[in-house]
Amino acid sequence: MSTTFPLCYSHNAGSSENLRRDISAKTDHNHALAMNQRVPKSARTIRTQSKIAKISTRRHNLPGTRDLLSYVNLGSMQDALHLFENMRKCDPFVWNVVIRGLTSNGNYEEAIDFYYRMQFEGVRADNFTYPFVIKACTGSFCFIEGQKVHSKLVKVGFDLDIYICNSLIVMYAKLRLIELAERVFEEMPVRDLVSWNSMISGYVSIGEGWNALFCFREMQELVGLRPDRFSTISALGACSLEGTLRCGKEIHGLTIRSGFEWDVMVQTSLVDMYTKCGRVDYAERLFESLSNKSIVLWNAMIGGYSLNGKPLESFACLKKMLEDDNFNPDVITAISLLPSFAQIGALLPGKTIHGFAIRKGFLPHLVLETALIDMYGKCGKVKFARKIFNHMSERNLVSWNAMIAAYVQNGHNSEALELFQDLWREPFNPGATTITSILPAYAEVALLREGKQIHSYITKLNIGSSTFISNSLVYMYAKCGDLQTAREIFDRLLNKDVISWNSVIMAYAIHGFGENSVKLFSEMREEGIKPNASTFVSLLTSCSIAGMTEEGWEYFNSMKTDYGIDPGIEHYGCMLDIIGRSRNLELAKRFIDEMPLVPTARIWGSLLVASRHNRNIELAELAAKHILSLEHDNTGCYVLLSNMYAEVGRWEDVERIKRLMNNGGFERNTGYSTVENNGKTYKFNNLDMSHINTSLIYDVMYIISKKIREDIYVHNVTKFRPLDVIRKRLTSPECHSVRLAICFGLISVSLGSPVLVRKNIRICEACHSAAKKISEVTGREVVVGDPKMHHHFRNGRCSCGDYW
DNA sequence: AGTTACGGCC
Repeated sequence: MSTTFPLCYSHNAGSSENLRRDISAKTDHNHALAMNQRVPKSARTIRTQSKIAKISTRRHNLPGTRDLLSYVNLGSMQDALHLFENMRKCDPFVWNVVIRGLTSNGNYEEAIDFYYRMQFEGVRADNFTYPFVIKACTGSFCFIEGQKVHSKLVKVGFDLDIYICNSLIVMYAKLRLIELAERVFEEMPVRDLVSWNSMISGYVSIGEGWNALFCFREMQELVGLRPDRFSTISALGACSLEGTLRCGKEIHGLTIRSGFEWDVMVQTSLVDMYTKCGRVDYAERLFESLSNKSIVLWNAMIGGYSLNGKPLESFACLKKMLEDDNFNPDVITAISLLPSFAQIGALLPGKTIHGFAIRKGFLPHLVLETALIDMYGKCGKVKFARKIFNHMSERNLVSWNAMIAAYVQNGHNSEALELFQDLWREPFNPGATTITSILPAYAEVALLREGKQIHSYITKLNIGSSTFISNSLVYMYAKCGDLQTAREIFDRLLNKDVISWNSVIMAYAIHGFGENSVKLFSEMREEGIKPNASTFVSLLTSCSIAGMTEEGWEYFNSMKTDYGIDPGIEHYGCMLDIIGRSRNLELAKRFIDEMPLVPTARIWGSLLVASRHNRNIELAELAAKHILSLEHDNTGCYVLLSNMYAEVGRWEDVERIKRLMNNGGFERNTGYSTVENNGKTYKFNNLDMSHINTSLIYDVMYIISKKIREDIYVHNVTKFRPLDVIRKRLTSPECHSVRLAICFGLISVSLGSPVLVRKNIRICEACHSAAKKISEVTGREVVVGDPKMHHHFRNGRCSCGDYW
């Protein structure tokens, strides 16, 4: 085998085992090309020379030195410092010993203080002092001090010392100033293995795996250095980062050839690498073959199962760890295990881990708390998640992301947006993960202006070309009422996947433009994209909103026969909406009875809406009973039923429901509508009088109401009216928020542009019919987005075909 | 007397 190895500069790989054979690598020039060339040019020209020893031969005979050393080496810094204060301190050696002690005990600030004190007392820092001080700057993330120390050591001519330069490389890499690390590396006259290793691990620590691997190869091929365990561990970390199994296997081969496949840390890194590259099977085989397992190795394997969506194996691995090796689970075990419980929504085991962590004193712990937030979020316990978030003494971007995702996953969109707003006041900037989590919340509740803002931030982050993000944007623009922009983003998208198509089909669906959805579906098939289950959710939603009953049935039937997709519960839900539209309640009821899946609250919800449209209170009561047995806090259900009772004047039942809601502690969602003008958002409640132009708005509303011939109850409240009339007046639709918002929109939004209103709850029938008339008499397009869809009112008609 | 190090959260 005489191939050149891209990563391992070594020859004969001889081994009989399968795994080892797998590993014997083939050349892959693409990988070399993929790694962009970040490594300093001079690295390729200067060859490492033998290390120039710079060992101080000074003798250290000051009294107490021996004791000082042993105190420091034993870690008793108290004693060391006490002794130090009583010593003569003319020799840098004693200072170095103390600074080293402080640094290795994590007292970085104090170490830096001693460095300054030393200079103040006239003792010159020597070549041994600087690595300790630089390490202290690294540990305390102190860039300013680091720079000062760096310029000082250049002045006194220590910038050629290999130990000092190596420390500087690590410092700059840890401070994420990789360019400075590269410059130190580049300007070194002599580099040793540690210099290279520091550069490699530096690239890994900032997430630049390919640069690390490139560096790893350069070290071997151009300089002829053999990687040691440090280089190997870092290089494996780089493979994990990039998920490159091929490179990982090559390095595995190298470890076997170099003989440090028996190194415990290397073994752990290998297991980790295989799980991160998606090969739990390789990791497992390696893991099983190791006889001396450390807690770190067990944790790596448990975490590997979690990562690869194998929660049960992860849990089994924990049990084996407890039985076989009697290891005590540590904080990392807990952290590795939690994603498993999160995945399967296993609240109880998750809580057990939480309790265990509390008993063990693991908390507070940034990463553990974040993992708990994630677990509680995925188990539907947003309140628990928030409680942990609130109590955290320290938070990073990941914790924020986890909390935001917890809100979004559970439909708490407004809370998610509020938290996202708070995030801007924190010292870290939202990243791609944050955006990915928050975009669905923007789609559900944000205004177009806010959506545009987040879009421009996405452009600034340079993640707009990501198919995943673009798909979310398509849906978000559609949900915010801007179908045109949604379409433009879709059209510009270079790599359209099935989700892109699903999104754009859904975009037209929620605006009631069914023909466009159907057209896109056939275009999609022409492009050779295979529809999936979600495609049919989009399509059937489109058919239901646009009232395309026949097409709906056709698609529903073709799912199984033509595409081999079994209809899921969402598909049955869409069909029920379609049936509901056709006013055939009998069929709707039968459809539920005969469907092969257990009806969910959403299914009964469809029946409830259908009953409401057909004014069938008995069926509505049945649907409501089922909904409330599944979701006792479904306020929408109470309200709908109560409205139905009110419409027929059954006030006792209205009261009964009101009492039920009060007893349950559920509050009716107060309806509001928002409209934008000139970059400002205007929010209206029912009967809103708070707006600066209130009288003008109400004037417009009066005129409009007259024009569309509605009776007016507003502003003439008198004391002695029959009860139901008073009730009716208090809820009179003329001053429903949406009406006020439309009126404000009519006078503020420039002519020619549609009036865009967003509403948090379903638009009521009276307002719907009024909006149609308004569009007719004013000749303007009014678009009202409610949680389900966007009603396009044009020339007296609505895109929903009067069923919503 | 000094420099590099495995497993963790979205």
